Amino acid sequence: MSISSRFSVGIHILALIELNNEGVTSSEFLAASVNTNPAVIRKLMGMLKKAGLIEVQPGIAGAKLAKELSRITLFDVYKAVNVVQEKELFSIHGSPHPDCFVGRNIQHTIEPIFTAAQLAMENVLRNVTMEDVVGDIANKENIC
Amino acid sequence: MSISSRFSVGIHILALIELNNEGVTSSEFLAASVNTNPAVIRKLMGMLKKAGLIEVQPGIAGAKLAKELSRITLFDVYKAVNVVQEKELFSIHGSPHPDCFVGRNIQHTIEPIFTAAQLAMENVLRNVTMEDVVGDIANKENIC
DNA sequence: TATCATGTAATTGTTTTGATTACAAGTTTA
DNA sequence: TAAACTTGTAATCAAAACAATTACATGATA
Repeated sequence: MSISSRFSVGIHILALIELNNEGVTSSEFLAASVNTNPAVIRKLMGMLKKAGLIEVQPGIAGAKLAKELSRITLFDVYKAVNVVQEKELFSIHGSPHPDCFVGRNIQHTIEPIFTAAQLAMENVLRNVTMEDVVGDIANKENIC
Repeated sequence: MSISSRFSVGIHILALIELNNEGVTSSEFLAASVNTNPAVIRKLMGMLKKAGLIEVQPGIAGAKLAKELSRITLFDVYKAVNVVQEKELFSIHGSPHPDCFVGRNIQHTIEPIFTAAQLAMENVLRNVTMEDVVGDIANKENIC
C-alpha cells in the first residue's frame, strides 16, 4: 500500500503556480508538467481551492495562490487532497471475537499507538512549508 | 488509503500466542479470535515465521513465540507482514515532464521529506514492544 | 456569438486486500 | 498402516481505491 500520489501532485501544482506566477497556470499547463490528464488536475485544484490554498474560478484561466507559500505547510496539502483520514493511517481488523480475551481488548490497546505513529509522521509534514520546497527546487537550477 | 490490517492481525496473533501459552494456538483457534479464515492466519503465520518471530511446523499444531515478547517491537511485526515498503509510504507521481523546471526537480526535493516522515512514524513503532501491548491487554481484565 | 477555461460526472483498467476453497505434505495416534 | 488433523500454498473471487479518459454543462471574454 502507498499513500496516493495525489499528495505529491498537489505539491507539484502549488510549486508550479508559484514558479510560473508571471504566466497563466491552467489545468492544461499543469497537466503537461505533471504528465497526467487535465481533468485529474482540475479535480485536485478543486480540493486545494476548498482548503483555501488556491484561487480558481470557473471560466477564468489559471490558478493563483491564496496564501503566501511560507504559510502553507505540507500538512495543509496532505489534508487538502484527502489522502489519509484522521486516525486511519492504519486499519484495524474489524469485529474480533468478543468472547476472547485478546479479541475483546486489542483494538483499544492498539489504537492509541497507531494514532501516535500517524501523528509523528504528520508532524514532520507540519514542519515543512511550501516555501521550503520551492526554495529547494529553485536551488537545483538557475534557469527554467 | 490505509495500511493493511495484516499489521493489526499480526499483533493479535503474537499476543494470543503469548496469552494462550498453556494451550495450543492453531490457525483455527487464531482465526476464531481474529474473526477471519484460517488460511489468512496461516499466510500471516508464514510471514511471522520467516521474520523469525514465531515457530511453526507443518503438521504440528500450534505456533510458539521464537523470541521473548520484550524483544519483539511493533516495528518488527510491521516489517514482517510487509505492509509498507522501504521509502514507499508515500507514492510519488512518475515521469513528470523533464522540460519543466518543476517536473525535473520535484521528485528529488520531495523524496527526503517523505522518507523522513515515514521514518518518524516507524520510530514510534520501534519504541513499543509486544510486551507493552500484552501488558496493556492484560491490564484491562483479570480473567480470560 | 465563438472560443476557451473550469467543474463534474461516468466509464474503464489496474492494483491491493481479504475471504474462500481446495489440496498437497507433514505429524500423531489409534 | 490408516485415519484424522495440521500447516503450507495456490487459485479464485468480490470489493475498494486509484488514476486516466471522455464528455459535457457552466462561466468568462474577445
